[in-house]
Amino acid sequence: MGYVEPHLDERCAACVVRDQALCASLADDELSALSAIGRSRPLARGQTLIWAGDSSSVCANIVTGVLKMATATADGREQIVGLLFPGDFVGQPFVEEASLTFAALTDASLCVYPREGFVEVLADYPALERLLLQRTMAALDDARARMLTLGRRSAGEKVAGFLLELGNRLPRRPGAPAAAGYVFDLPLGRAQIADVLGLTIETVSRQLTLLRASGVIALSGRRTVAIHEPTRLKRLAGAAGA
Amino acid sequence: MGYVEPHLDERCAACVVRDQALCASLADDELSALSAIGRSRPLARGQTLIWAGDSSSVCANIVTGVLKMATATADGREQIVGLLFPGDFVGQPFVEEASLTFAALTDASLCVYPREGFVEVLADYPALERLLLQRTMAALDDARARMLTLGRRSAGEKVAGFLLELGNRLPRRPGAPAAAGYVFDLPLGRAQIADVLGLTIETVSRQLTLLRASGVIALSGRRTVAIHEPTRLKRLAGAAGA
DNA sequence: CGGCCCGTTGACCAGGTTCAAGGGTTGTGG
DNA sequence: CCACAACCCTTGAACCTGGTCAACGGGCCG
Repeated sequence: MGYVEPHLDERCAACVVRDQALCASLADDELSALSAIGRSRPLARGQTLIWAGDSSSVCANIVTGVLKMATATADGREQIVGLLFPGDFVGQPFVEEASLTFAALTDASLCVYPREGFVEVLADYPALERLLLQRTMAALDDARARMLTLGRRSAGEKVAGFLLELGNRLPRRPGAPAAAGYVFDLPLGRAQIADVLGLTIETVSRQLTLLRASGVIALSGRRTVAIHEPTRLKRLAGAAGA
Repeated sequence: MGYVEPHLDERCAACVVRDQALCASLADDELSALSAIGRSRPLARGQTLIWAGDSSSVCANIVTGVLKMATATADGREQIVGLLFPGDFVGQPFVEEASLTFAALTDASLCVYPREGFVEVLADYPALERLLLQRTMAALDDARARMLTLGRRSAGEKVAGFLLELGNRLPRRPGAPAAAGYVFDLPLGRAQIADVLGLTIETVSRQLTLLRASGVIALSGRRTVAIHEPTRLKRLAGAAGA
């Protein structure tokens, strides 16, 4: 949108996720096909990239930040069906009308491609398509694991597992003493955690204060979590979350 | 397992799902690469093709019958994460150790490929890989829709939506009067329906008798369902299941 | 025909939701 | 730098959906 790129190869050369994102499947000199149709785009916390129901016109790689994927029932109940981190692929390349809403949970930067152009490039680079297939299958396994959580785990297990999962995928909070265990900042508020786990905001809050009261974790501010007893937390999660 | 094929091309020529399964992406003369490594295999109701935790050594296409995909928690609670119908692809080609159990809900026949061989053929036929990618993405959309159901819908909505979904994918019961509405046989028992929907067997049973009592459906025998008022059923499902 | 399994129904219980009110944090403007 | 307002989170109490435990009945198969 009136955003002018400095120079394409420059952007890729400096890219933080050059070899975590799908781009990792392409040699330096093959990257031009992708970068030719890509534009970098910032996305502020709270902004939506794609609305469910709109024509899904773009795909993207995440460079920095965290996004959510969400659906909702006709009467407005929301379910977050996945979180996306740097290096993850965003969008539904083969779908005309998006079935999911993609929005930023933190300030983020993306590398965005027009959907149709992306599909064409895909056809020209088998390694790219192969990697996307593998990632998609991994995403499917992840979705199915989450179905188990939604359908069969208790509120306590859900929250414990969620904290472990985030702790593994998120960078440690800068400047936290190592002895405090895993310390990180939640990219989601309580309401969004509830939407991930199929609970209400109150239940999430209560489970967190239970965990804090039992000394397994510590909470400071609204968003900072320290996992003091990972072993106990794993037991509470039903040995699921990591 | 000591099972001798009559003649490869013969098998494909007579195949009921020749152009619903992945094979649809291949021309007649390309099929040989797949059929060369494939073996047809019957699977009796209740039999398991792949156990979660075992090395996942095969993939398959379903020719006839219905399979389930399931996971379980460490302490044995089960969640069925998907049903598979004729033409659907079975297995986790890029995974060494299966994370799901695949088992037959009805007598079934499959076309089975060794996992590694299948991956190799995939690399040689771009159209095959492309179609598998599209199917996998569709499966992902399906899984995410089901996450919404598991996380955010009530027992009544779950059961109503489930019946609608089955009604759309299952053949009508042979010899049923058209005036009776959609009539079909459930391929699952109550316990398995409960495992699909994240409920208990008792809740499923109660919801079904509620639907019957209100005249929306009729039940006869243990497995036959007739949908008498599809419109009302859709409203009860939250306009989700079809 | 008889036994077994599966499904149904009932009574009770509990986890989680709902409704409501009361603090803390955060970010903003003076 | 502090004060203030908005928002988010926490906590409490009552309610309700769905789970649990238990007994019964009916269909299906041998």
